[in-house]
Amino acid sequence: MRGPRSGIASGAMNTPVPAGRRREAIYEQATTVGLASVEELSARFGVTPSTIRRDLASLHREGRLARTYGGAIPVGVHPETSLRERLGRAHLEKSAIGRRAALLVEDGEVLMLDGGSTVLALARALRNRSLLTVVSTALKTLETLSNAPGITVECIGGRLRDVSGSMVGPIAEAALERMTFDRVFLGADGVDPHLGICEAGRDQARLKELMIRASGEVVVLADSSKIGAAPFHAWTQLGTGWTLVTDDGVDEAQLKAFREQDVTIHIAPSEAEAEPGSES
Amino acid sequence: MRGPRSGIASGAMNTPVPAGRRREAIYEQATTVGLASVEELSARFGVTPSTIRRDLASLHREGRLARTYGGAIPVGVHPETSLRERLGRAHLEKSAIGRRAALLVEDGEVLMLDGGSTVLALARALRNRSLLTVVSTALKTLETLSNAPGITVECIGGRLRDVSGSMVGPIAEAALERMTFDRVFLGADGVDPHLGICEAGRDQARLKELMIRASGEVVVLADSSKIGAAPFHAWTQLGTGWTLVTDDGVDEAQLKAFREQDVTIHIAPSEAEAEPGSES
DNA sequence: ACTGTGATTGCGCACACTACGCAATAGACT
DNA sequence: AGTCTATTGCGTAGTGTGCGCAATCACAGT
Repeated sequence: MRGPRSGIASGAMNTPVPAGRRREAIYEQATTVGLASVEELSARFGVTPSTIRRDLASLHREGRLARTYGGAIPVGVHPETSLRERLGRAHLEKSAIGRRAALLVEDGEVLMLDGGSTVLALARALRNRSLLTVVSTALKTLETLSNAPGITVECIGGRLRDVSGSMVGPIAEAALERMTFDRVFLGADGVDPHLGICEAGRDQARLKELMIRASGEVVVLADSSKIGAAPFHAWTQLGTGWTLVTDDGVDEAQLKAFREQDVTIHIAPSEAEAEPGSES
Repeated sequence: MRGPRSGIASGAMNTPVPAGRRREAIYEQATTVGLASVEELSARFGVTPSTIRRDLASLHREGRLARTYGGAIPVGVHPETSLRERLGRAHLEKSAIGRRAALLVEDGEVLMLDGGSTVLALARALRNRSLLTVVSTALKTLETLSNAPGITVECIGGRLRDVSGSMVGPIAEAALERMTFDRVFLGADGVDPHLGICEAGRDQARLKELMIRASGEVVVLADSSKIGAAPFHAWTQLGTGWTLVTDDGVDEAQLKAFREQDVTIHIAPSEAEAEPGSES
């Protein structure tokens, strides 16, 4: 038939694609219509499915598209950021913590959900609840709850920190100053019984402070690796009388130190290996 | 008289059977770690790949997961049927309009981006720009620009309308009252040379009004199907002296009516031949 | 002007994944 | 108990995928 470089197909309506631009067009289509099939793309550009497959593989390698059986779809937002590592790291513990924390929430409450992957796990656990109002600073949390039928979702606004996908800054602070919550759920990069919770930036720490001030109850979600850790130096004081939800990887001495500060502790059961049908 | 095994609980299709729990666990894993392979799931639950495939197909039918070649991934942002239709409907025109509108933006500007799929196309076209500050009410727009290196992204806050993924309400209005922009880009469900732009809800219309008041220049993005349309009854007055970016499907009589109102009109070329791409 | 080098594309083949149908099993209601 | 339904495992046919190979075009150096 035709030689390998003759890309001219039927009729006048075709696109002389300089290779790389075709990939951009494929990416464009996938992200706009939400789907792109090999067959359809092959017909549209007048190239063989093999070439389309190569393009898709290239786009997939760059992490810009996700490969499906007959084509490709746009990938979420964060599949390979630093957030993904943190997500995959201890996701079982985080899920368990999220489920446990969801038990603290009663219908009709107005909640503040901080950023962080553990708090995101709580958001997932809340999706089927009803009559809740959830306010958050985290893009991913808003997204997760945006189509939950029984939940009113509000966003606090502010400047978007691209690494964490959460909002900080004066807009956020101004909005917080005119709201109150039944409960706030805070994430943390480190938790200390005396110092409180540790965060990467001063502005985030300040925001947490405002959240605490506006909330009736303070709940900190942190897996056991965060207990006693201090990776950064911006701290938010919690005082006494707050609640900690964590997994069962914390030793008793540490727990005792928290209890002495009048901290209520909930341990999320780890059902990692207790899945049904484990026998082969 | 309960049904055999299906409709037990009210509302939520809860599944007390091991099969249902397995599907939930699969969904859980896919959404937390971001990926789930047939092989791995098969090993984890001690069932055959066939069963896992059926689970994945079921989850895919419900729109909760996206199927990939060897497994499944979480679906990005739930593409609502309404939004998805609108996205797929005239995506070529919308992309062209977005690219054309991006030419109006100069480095260093502070922009306000409204909701809607056409404005989202502009956001995509702005991703590679630098020194921009973009403020938006639309979740999808924030998400699109959140990892763009040269762009500072700010969110306006407010109550999240789940259908459109944009924020409205008093928080949004309060935040808007203390900001100004070089330019605002507005979407619309209908555009009229005298009435202005048409929106589904009164609160959205009010928000647009505030955006306009805070902006030096007003640009409306609307594909030709929106020109002269009036699907709803909440209008935002634009007065004279604004800019319309649309595609080449508008007839001259309509364009004339806009020009008489001192509207600057930019027609996006139907075929996209744009920037030089040096892609390997 | 010619030619060497690299990039891109089409094609064929072996393999993996998928879809579908059939039969066996377990649980629940009459 | 009896029966019905959902669920599961397995086999087969079909389709998509990855990879190597050869042909062609673009570009640059001598």
